[in-house]
Amino acid sequence: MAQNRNEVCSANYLHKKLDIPHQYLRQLLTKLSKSGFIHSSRGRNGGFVFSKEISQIYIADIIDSVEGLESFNKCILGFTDCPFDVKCSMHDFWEKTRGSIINELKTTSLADLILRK
Amino acid sequence: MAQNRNEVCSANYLHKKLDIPHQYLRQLLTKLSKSGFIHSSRGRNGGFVFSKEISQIYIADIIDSVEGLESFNKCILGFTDCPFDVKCSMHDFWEKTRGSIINELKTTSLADLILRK
DNA sequence: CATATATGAGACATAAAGGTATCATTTATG
DNA sequence: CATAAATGATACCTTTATGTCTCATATATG
Repeated sequence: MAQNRNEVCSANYLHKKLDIPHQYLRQLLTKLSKSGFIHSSRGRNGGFVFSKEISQIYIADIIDSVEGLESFNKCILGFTDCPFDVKCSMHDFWEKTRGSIINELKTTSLADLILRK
Repeated sequence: MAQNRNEVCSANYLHKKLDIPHQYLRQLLTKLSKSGFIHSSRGRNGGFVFSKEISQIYIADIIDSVEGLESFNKCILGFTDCPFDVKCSMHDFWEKTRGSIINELKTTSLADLILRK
């Protein structure tokens, strides 16, 4: 969608193009529409368009609205609370790495994604 | 277990101590036993002990034997193959980050984990 | 040897994630 | 106005991960 930014895309069109199950894709699109990233229009010739500039839509926002970023609040071993008395030797490493990942997600927009390097 | 390295631990003992479901824990222990990280002894007073030095057991090995490290071979957005014509702007970032995570997992042993910083 | 306390093995149950089906409503177009 | 092509909403199905149950076997100890 980002690649031809101004065209209204129907779920059916995207389904054929992306090889993602039709109904499932529709569910996702509806979700994104409710989250406000895209705008939907019903009826014949209807479909979805971005509702704001794609350079203003960051990956982190999308993830956040669809499934939340909470999974990142766990330690690298998957515990919500570190099971050790004092923080384990991977603690600092993970804190730093996780921060840099989140930062990357927060600063990369859809526009950045489709930009050639 | 690593914290009192030489004692035989029964599933029941660990279950009470760790608050992990008894039967589920047993399954996991059996799995680890089959993978060769721990040795099991049956019968009264039986249980599990490490079968080699905990400084020789790396987190990566454990993950690998239990569920595999393959999930890391995906791009950061979850695709097995990058869906863009050319690699996206997060590609390099993720390649690097992922490498450093795997490296951390490969070089951190159980002994390191329980070491106070 | 009987009993209590272990693991081995594998079937079964439950919950969450991923995916499908259906009906209602909307709207462009002939 | 009828029809085709679209989304909205929601219930349902399927698969996978997580967790449970049960029976068999092993072994230390009185």
